[in-house]
Amino acid sequence: MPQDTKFDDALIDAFVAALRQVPGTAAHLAAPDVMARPNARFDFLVEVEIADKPLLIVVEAKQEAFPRDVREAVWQLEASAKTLAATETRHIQPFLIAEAISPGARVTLRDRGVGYFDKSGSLYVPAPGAFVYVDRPQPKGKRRALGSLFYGRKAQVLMAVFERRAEWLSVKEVADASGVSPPTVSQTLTDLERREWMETQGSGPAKVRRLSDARAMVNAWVRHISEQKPLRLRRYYVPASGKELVRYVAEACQTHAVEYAVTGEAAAQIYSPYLTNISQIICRVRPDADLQCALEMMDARPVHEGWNLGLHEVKTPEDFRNLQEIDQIRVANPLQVYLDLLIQGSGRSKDMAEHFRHEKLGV
DNA sequence: ATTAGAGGTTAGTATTCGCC
DNA sequence: GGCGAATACTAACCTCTAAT
Repeated sequence: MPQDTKFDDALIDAFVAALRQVPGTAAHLAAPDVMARPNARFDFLVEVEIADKPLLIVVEAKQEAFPRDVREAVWQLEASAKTLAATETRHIQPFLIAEAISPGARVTLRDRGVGYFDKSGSLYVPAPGAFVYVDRPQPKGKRRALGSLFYGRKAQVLMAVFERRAEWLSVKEVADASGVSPPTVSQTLTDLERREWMETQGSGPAKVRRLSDARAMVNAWVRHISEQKPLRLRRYYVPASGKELVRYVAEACQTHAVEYAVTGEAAAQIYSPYLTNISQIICRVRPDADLQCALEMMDARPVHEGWNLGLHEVKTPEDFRNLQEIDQIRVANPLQVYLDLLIQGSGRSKDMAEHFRHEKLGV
């Protein structure tokens, strides 16, 4: 049954307009009496003529479409198409339209021969004799929505889940481990499920989940990182080098109770020796008054060129929650280190990142 | 079979953040 | 500095398990 919500109206209008843009095509939303089909559950019917061939498009509308949503929709659509076919002579083409369709969902739809359209203007029409394929990146607003998993609290949840990826975890456990409230954890994990990176067992209070596709999650994170601007670093020169420099920084921070975590190349080096010599170290730090004292203690001078200490300021204390202390040096967790290596973006860091991923993350 | 309690999810709200 | 949007929390609600 068609739902006359404002949201659906705007979306379906945009869809019909997009079809009309295709050369040699006429399209209009079917009249209410045409759409009134008992026993068929769909959102809209669109009557189309492409290259003089009549076509009936059966549409399922969604807000967001991830692979899991798509599979349900495809099942629904195929059932509807079958019902319609009993009384139709025209070719029936199932279609999914949404505000945003994730890349994985698009692949599934193409595989199943289901057409799709989203607000970015992506359009895929697999009808016989009239193949249309326009692929556009996700719309700006929604890209944030889809990518927002990798910001703030949710990112912390992902870190925690990744850290314990072999285990079956409850919401409560993840909340405790990450310092994020149970509702936010719940929402984040549900999101991971929709993307099929997590699997679920049980229900209610007995519900547990496990990261089933860590590789896909990390890949998506990397893709997200590549769209981000490189880290803004405060650069300093400290009169020391190599291991001595790392120790120097660690001591100064420890003395003045500055929260810090070594990341990037120096951290990768600590976890998994790769390069013989690290000339620059990067730390995540909490910017507070004591930081200045710590910098003075290690004789750090702000510089533009020739820096050997880069500071990345992090506001939230929870960011320092799951770091590891190795040899009295606080090191960011491995996933964070990997991501920081990538965001630095230099050729050497990238090589190191791949080595590190293989050796230490194992995904 | 009933109920208490623990945990998960949803809805609404306050705060923060970015942009103009 | 003001506005709007995004974000994460509190509170309320729902679901399931297990104990009596």
